[in-house]
Amino acid sequence: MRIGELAAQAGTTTRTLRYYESRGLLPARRTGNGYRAYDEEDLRLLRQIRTLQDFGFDLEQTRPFVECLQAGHPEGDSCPASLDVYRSRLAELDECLARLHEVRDRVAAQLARAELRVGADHPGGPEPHCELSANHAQMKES
Amino acid sequence: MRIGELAAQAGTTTRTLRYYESRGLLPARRTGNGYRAYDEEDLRLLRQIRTLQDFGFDLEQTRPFVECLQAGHPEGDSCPASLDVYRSRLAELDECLARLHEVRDRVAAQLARAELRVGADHPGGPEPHCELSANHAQMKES
DNA sequence: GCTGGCCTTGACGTCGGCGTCAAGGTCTAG
DNA sequence: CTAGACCTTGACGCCGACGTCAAGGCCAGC
Repeated sequence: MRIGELAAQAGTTTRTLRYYESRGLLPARRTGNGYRAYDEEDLRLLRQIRTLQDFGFDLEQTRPFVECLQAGHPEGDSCPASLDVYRSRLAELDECLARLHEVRDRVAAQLARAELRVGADHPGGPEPHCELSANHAQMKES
Repeated sequence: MRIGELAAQAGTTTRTLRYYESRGLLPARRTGNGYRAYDEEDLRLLRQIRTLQDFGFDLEQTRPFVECLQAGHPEGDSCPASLDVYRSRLAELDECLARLHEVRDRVAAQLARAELRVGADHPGGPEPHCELSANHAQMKES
């Protein structure tokens, strides 16, 4: 399997695969003409990386999982180093959730206060103008 | 007040203030020698920006608040454009929280499954090895 | 007058995970 | 033989919010 096919199989790009190789994850064998050659096992490694990336793990955090699979273990998380990364990421997520939740509540409170003030300026009847801009919906974590 | 003092008052840096000015927020008057001159009102604007930044608003999102204050309103969120930004940010936060929460649960589930598998390999008694790496605690949202 | 601390502009560096060219090599179908 | 669909390496671009350095101007105190 060559790089384009592997990328297609995993729903990613050749640039991404070359990047992973440059980072030392997902090394590639070469055919006589210098082309990268991959097999089904590489596809497993790649899918492991992509799954973790989708969960917000950064590349370095995926390394233990990849090495675990390369060492012949049945799953990427069959090794203690991978479990440590799970726990570390879980702690990150909990901390992040707590902070975001607090921020959310404070913003909601500020909004409520401000809406009350505006309502006080127009005691007759505050029209509920609710048009949200609707295209700012990118997450910082994605 | 010169730039260094304003930065100190707001707990930020001169670089940040020059950056804000380059972006068109927080313009500065100049003294005869070309130094930037600020007053207490600029400190208010700056504090408004910093508060919103701490809440994860990006610079562009702070603009309506700053313009609202510059227009003489008592608070940065006394203007409808600011309220729209509040609502937009609130929607972002809710979506982000929902996604992060789902990811958290899935990671926790994966961890639990993996720990069970490891436990099955050592039925005698799994030692609880809980040393977390402890320096990965930066948030993506900060 | 000279040192040291402030200020100025300009420009390049940072971080992650790639996207996007550019210039060229390789192989296959027609 | 040639087009075109793949592949190679290399290198610069991107995003946001600044950090950091360079080279030089301004001003207060000794």
